[in-house]
Amino acid sequence: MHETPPSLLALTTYLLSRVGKTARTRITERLAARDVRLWHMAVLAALADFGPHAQRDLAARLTIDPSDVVKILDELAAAGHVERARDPADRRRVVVTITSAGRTALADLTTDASAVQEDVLAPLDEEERARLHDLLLRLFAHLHEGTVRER
Amino acid sequence: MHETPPSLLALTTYLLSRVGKTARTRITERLAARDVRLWHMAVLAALADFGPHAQRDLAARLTIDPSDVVKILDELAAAGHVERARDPADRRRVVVTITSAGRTALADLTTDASAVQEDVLAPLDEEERARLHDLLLRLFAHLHEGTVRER
DNA sequence: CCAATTCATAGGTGCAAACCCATTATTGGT
DNA sequence: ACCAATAATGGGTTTGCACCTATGAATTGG
Repeated sequence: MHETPPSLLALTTYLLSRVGKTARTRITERLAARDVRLWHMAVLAALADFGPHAQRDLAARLTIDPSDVVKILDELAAAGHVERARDPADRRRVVVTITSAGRTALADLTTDASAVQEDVLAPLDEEERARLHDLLLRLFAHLHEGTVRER
Repeated sequence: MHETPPSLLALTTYLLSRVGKTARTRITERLAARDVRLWHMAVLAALADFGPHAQRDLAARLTIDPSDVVKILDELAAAGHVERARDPADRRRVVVTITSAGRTALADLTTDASAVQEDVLAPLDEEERARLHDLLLRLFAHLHEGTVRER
């Protein structure tokens, strides 16, 4: 009695946006339980994966406004998850480093994210999940050119 | 120099939310050129697919707040895309019907959406698109139980 | 060595989505 | 005939997100 219109279900982009949105929502909710937003996790991941960054590089990497980076780092620093230090070579810059507490936190967040993922992808078997991941990865690379390392 | 952190790319839900978001953004932009938002299209699609609705049923079908339905219909009616009429059987209800102008508009919107889809899915061939669609449809059905007709 | 540029920071703006509440008209049950 | 529930509507709130501007400190290029 309240099915979604077939005209919409026929659009892959509609499905993408709906499914993507609820995925995002669920992760967000989960992270909120730890007083963390998606950007916090993204920053921690960037620092863990690529090492210390100047704030301006973090902004560039994550395609986020530099002034917003400041706010996120304020919170991460307050939680003891990152450390800020003036770059002695260029004292305008602030080099941000993830702390070991930050790495622990990131691991927890990743665990949470995986749990959510388990829920979201429940109906798919392993092979299908792999296929979906591959397809999405290619779309992501296409849509955000330059933000994915090409092999 | 500004690649996305692999830790994030490894999460299917992350890809889902990012790709979904840009898909949504692009459709939204395209529709905005016609002074239309996604909900307008969804309402038109529901009316075209399932026939006239009482407003309350529209709200239930689209999982949207009834008071927001009012606002959307105000705009659709102003554009001549829908007609409102008191239900003689129950004069509390207002039955909403799509007009022929509305159907034409919906066709245009669908064309727009398909064009966007062509862009977004560009890197995939026909078979891959079909597979992606199928996977997403199953996820959608799982996440929004009761909103998809089971075959 | 001065001027233009860069970086971090603080503060504020605009927008859209999703809710929430109160009011009015109408109905159905008893 | 009355009362509780339901429909549409108008109005407003909140929240998250992206974006923009100004300022001070530091650097670099000509």
